[in-house]
Formats: sequence, C-alpha cells, structure tokens
Amino acid sequence: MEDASFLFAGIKFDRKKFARDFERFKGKKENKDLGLEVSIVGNAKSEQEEGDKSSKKRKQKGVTGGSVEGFSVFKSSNPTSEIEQNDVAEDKSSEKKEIFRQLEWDNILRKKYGIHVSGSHVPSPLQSFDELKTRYKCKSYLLRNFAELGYVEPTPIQRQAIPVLLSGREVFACAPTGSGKTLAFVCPILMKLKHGLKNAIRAVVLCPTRELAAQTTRECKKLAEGKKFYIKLMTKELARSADFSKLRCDILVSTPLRLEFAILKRKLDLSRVEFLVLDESDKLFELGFVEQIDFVVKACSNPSVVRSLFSATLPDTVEDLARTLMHDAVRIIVGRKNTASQTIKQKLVFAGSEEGKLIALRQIFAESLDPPVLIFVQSIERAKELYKELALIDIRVDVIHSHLPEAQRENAINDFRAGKTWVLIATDVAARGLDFKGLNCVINYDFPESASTYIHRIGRSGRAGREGEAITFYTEEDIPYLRNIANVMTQSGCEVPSWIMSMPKAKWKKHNPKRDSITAGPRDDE
DNA sequence: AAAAAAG
Repeated sequence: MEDASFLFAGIKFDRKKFARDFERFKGKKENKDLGLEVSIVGNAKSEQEEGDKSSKKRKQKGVTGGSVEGFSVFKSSNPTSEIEQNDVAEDKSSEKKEIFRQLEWDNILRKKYGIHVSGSHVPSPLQSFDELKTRYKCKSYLLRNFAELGYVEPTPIQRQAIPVLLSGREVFACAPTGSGKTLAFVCPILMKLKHGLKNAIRAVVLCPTRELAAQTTRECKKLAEGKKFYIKLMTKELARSADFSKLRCDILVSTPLRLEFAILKRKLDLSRVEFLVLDESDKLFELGFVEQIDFVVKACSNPSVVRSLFSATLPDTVEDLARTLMHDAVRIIVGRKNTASQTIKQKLVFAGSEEGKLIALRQIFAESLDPPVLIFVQSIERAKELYKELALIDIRVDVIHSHLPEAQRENAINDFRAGKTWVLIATDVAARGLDFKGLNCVINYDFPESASTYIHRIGRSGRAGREGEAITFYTEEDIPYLRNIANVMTQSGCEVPSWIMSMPKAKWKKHNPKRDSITAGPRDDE
C-alpha cells in the first residue's frame, strides 16, 4: 500500500470540489458528511460486485473455451498480473479502513469525471499528473514534457487508463474523440520501458491508417523528448529493407499490413514486446483487418505482454469479442458509450438531391466559410469528382484518399494543418484519429454509413475541449437512416426535429447507396 | 458492399 498521506491530503484538498459532486448524490438532506459516507459506501459496493460478476463471467467463458474464429492467440492466457493496490489485506483494522476510504475516494473521483470501470481491483484514478511522480516514481522529464506541451490536467481517460496500464493490467477503453487517448497509452509505455535496457522492440502500436500512425509517432516522440528512446514509424522503406536484427527500436508504430509483411518477409521479431496497443480498435476488428491483427498478436508471443484496446466507439460485438480474448482486463468507459464529443454543434441539412448538395455547399462557403473545413464523401470517385468541382472556385482546396501516392497524402494533411489548404475533401481515410488543431467545421457531404463513422468523422473537430461544428447533408434516400445519426445527436445534447425522432427505428444496416454523380441535375426517373 | 492495408 502506498502512503496513506496522499489519500487524506487528497480528501482535504478537494473539499470544495466535493460540494459539486455532492449535489449529484440525490436525496441526502441531513448531515453532509454522514450522507456522503452512506451514499459512497453503497456505490463502492456495487462497483465491486459488478467487478466480481464480470470476472466470473470471464472465467466461465474461459472454461468452456468459447472459441472465436481467427483469435486463437488471444485465448492463450496471461499469467495473472499482480495487483498493486487495494489488495494488501493485512490484518490491521486501521489499514483496512484506509483501504476502504481509498475505494470510496476512487469512486468519488470516477463519478466526478464520468469514468465507468469494470473488472476486479481497478487501480485508483489519478488526481493530477504530479501524482505520477509521488505514486509511480515517474521521471521528471516526462512531467516537464507534459507541461511544455500544454497538458496541465489529465483527461478522464488518462486519469484511469494510465494507472491501470502501469499496474500491468490489460485495458479496453472507450473515450470520446479528442479526449487524449494517445497520451493515455504512450505515457505508461514511456514510464515502464527502461530506455536502452534491451535491444528489442518492446512496444507496438497499431493504427488503421498511415497518417494516424505518423501522427501517433510524432506525438510519442514529443512526449519522449529528452530521453533516448528509439521510436520508429514503420515506413514503406523500413518494412521493405530494414535489417530488423540490428535496428534499434523501443517503440514501433505501424499499420497492420506493413507489420505483418515485415514479420513474414523481414524476420521482424516481436517476441519481446511488452505493450501492444490497438488504437481505433473497433476499426481494426473489421473484416480484412482482423486477420492481420490476429497475426500480429500471435507474433507478440511474450506471455506477459500487456494488450490494450482504445477507441471512441465500442460496438457490443467488438466488446463481446474483446471480453473473450483479453485476460483480466479492465474495461474503462468515459461518459456514455458510443457518443459524440459534447463540444460539437451538430446540424442536419436536407439537400434534396446531389445538385442540392453542391448548392448547399456553395451557400455555406459564400455565407460563412470559416476555414479550415473538412468535407467527407462516400467514395474515392466522389472525392475526385467533388475536388474537380470545387477547384473551379476561388478557394484553396485539396483532396485525400487511399488511391493517392503516399507522399501526396502526407502533403494533403500537412498543408491542411498548416492552413495552406482551406478545404480538404476526404474519404473515410481521414475519419479516425487525426488531430487537426483548430478545425472549425466538418461537413458530411455524403451521409455516413454508420453511427460510428459519423462519430469519428465529426470528432475531427471539437477536440481537447474546443468548440466544433458538424453539418450533415441528407437526401431522400438517406432519410430511413437519419434516426441513427439523430440518436447520436440527441445523446450529445443537440436538438433534432421531432419528426425524425418519431420515425420507426431502422434496423441496423450499413448505409452505402449508389449515388448520382455529384454534378447530376434533378433525376429524370420517377 | 465502400474504404483501408503491401505492391
């Protein structure tokens, strides 16, 4: 058990903030302290129970060996990681009391930040970054880097995920777009890897697109500034021609296929990997990716590897899958599952037809162009088409999709970030993870295929607590699918016309219609 | 039934 002084210091320190939380504990009229005590005890208990239940469930599944196709490896079990906290049951009643108080305090913090956890013995959330030093002996360079990069207070996902990963537990986490998930998994990696100690790759981060992998690498390097960590992005050249037996690399960031290629053809050895992160994990579990992921997971054969899944959307299917695969994992949900960032103003615009979309777009540009603006379309063809169309106007516009050469993709992103491009047209290649500072507006020119696509697309704006705006065009054929998006909107506090909400619930289906050409006039048929 | 990921 760590110093109890932190515990009490914390409680004293936050008395004022308490008052706000206190209001949330409804129906407590009497003596404040007493009321607080009672309600929290109840809370702590229920959370414990939930943890026990889910661990039982896990065990049962493990026994029956619920096989999931394509996931042979995940089933190989980890040795149980030692529990750092809450489990030092020495028979002194005063220590028991302290532990109990700690549990209460943990739950107060979680409630305050909208953190929901399940799993047994979940480590306490952080109160501040400084606590990394007092509680986990974090080196000062890291805290210095945090400060220099402007990270003052940990975000909810960082508060909970960092201690859990530091304690060696596996994690699957769901937290809103732009809420600092990258730092949440990079920080514990940097803290746990003793730099230069071993000549082997000891952390692998997988991302669904190259641009995201590049961004994550950059972020990682910034956070490691001043320490001799070898952080590498799996580039085309590296995958093709590196001598991996000699390459110095502590942390490797890659897209799945390139990594698979390097393992197969270049004898890349991942047997000493200690941390494996699947960023945008629900995307990585999609058909086509999942086989590659399975291959990489197998290659990380160290039995004590700590796997973690991060995303802003966590469909039940993926969650079920994850539950069967991960061992003694802690599930962390920030806010409500599968919701959009609260800071984005979301609007729906009826555009009627393809022609109507173009008119609506021109109107937005003429009336209130507030660059930079990111525009999503459904397909590569349509991206090209819309690019041609907008290139005619006097606006700095560019386009990105996967059929462009890598360098051109990179440039498109860089120019957009640098403000050289005002309007970027994109396929869903740019829908996930990318952090465009100061992006004001996302326009869904084509209706998103699913609620999760919608959440990720609009999540390119409104990051790190800033405001954002999202406009979604829809046509007649999109109407049956409107409700999926409208639900997301209402859940994040945006107003939706009541006729949409009273529409019948559409059955879950991906919406990917054949659309008329962007420049098509009104339809002749019908 | 599109996009992404090796070339």
